[in-house]
Amino acid sequence: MPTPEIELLKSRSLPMLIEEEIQRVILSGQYAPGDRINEKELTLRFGTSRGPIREALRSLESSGLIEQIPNRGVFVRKLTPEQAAQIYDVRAFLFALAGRLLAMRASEQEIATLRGFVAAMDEAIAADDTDRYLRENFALHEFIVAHAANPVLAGQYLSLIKQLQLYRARNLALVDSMQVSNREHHEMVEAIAARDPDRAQAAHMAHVMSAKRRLAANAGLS
Amino acid sequence: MPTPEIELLKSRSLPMLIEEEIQRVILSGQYAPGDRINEKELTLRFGTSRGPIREALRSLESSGLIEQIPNRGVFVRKLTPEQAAQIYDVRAFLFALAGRLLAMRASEQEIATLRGFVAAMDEAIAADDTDRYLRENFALHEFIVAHAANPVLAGQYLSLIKQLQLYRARNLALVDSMQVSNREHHEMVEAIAARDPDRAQAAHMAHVMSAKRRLAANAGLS
DNA sequence: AATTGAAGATTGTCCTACAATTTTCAATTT
DNA sequence: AAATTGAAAATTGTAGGACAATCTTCAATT
Repeated sequence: MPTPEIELLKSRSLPMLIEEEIQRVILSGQYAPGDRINEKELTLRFGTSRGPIREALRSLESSGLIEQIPNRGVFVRKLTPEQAAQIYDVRAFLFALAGRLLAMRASEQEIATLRGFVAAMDEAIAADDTDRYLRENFALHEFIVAHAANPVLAGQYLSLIKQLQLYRARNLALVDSMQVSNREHHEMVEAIAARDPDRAQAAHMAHVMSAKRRLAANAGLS
Repeated sequence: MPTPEIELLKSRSLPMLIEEEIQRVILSGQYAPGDRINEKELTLRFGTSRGPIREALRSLESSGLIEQIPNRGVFVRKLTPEQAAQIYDVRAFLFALAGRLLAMRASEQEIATLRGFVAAMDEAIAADDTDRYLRENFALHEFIVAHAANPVLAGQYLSLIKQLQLYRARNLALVDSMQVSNREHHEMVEAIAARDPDRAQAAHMAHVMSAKRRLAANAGLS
């Protein structure tokens, strides 16, 4: 049976909607890394023909969430710890650029918002509310990248984040020490508030590299 | 008897081949930025049906070379000077990471190759051979990124380079002062040879930012 | 238990078809 | 002449059937 939602939202093209939905399913963990994705199953799920499905899969392949093997089909991409580490390195540099750019152009309003995120995370830590912490944490990072005013940067950063979710979804949640992490956030935000691009760049890079180390340590233990 | 063509089709699907060919045509300037790409024309050119063509176009869209507008078709992407500048910023940071990584792991062999490129460019400058300079210049950059041992980085960097070609193809070739540029190359390579990651990182970033300034200056004059 | 081989499933591609939308271009009006 | 309109033509977006090539499955055989 065709999903009614698909019918309603005609503003975006069908392959785009399908792409988003498949992506959502993958990132939510319903399809696990290594799983094969069956075209016919998708046609049944979405009530479309194979054309739009295949187009959506092509697009997802470029975004690094799936892998296509000729004559065998597409599979949810599987990341090795090494690949995850490589992504972290790139992410660190992109995030550093975001911090630098934002430090050069942040408005008072934006700085206030940034401080709000950090304060919210402090509250979450006090309340031992991990869920809230993760939400605010994500929002802060998102905000920084989005307000750096460089869509190319934002696009590449987002792509890395999605790929990392592929890794983290399975390898257990980061018991990413919230205190340490938010101390780093504090430094990032204050560097931006001080309009100090070099300091902001360094703080943002250090934050991601620190997260990388924590993840590597976790992976080592498991 | 497995002919080479058969082997080729085994590893690369038809949409992939079509994608590469369309990309080649775009980057060569046969399709200019803003041009509409007609599906039927492509089916005639490649002798295939619309399916593989559409898949290839989807993939090219993710790589940023074309733009899809619902019900209107795909167009070769057009970059504004601002977008080009944004790409340069991201590229600078990615290239800086490449320089850092290579400084940490370059073999004697690799260092010798790097020095070879720089020497070749010095020769090209002496002979006023711009074509050769550009070839060697491209090869040096390619080599550095490829040998940084981070495929994620290489992929994103390559994607940016392609997008920049979109811009430069029209906005005339960089009369990128070869002397200045190669002096920077020299510093990059010697920083790598000295196994000094910080120095290499800085040199690589400075080189791209310097190229960005030269391009902006050119754009301002035209 | 390992191997083999036939049946079934899946991918990759082509083809035709058609509704929706956009583009073209000539006729008409201002 | 310039702008507007509107019908014809072209193009996109999608469906669905078809079929060869290839892969997967699984039961029969060694």
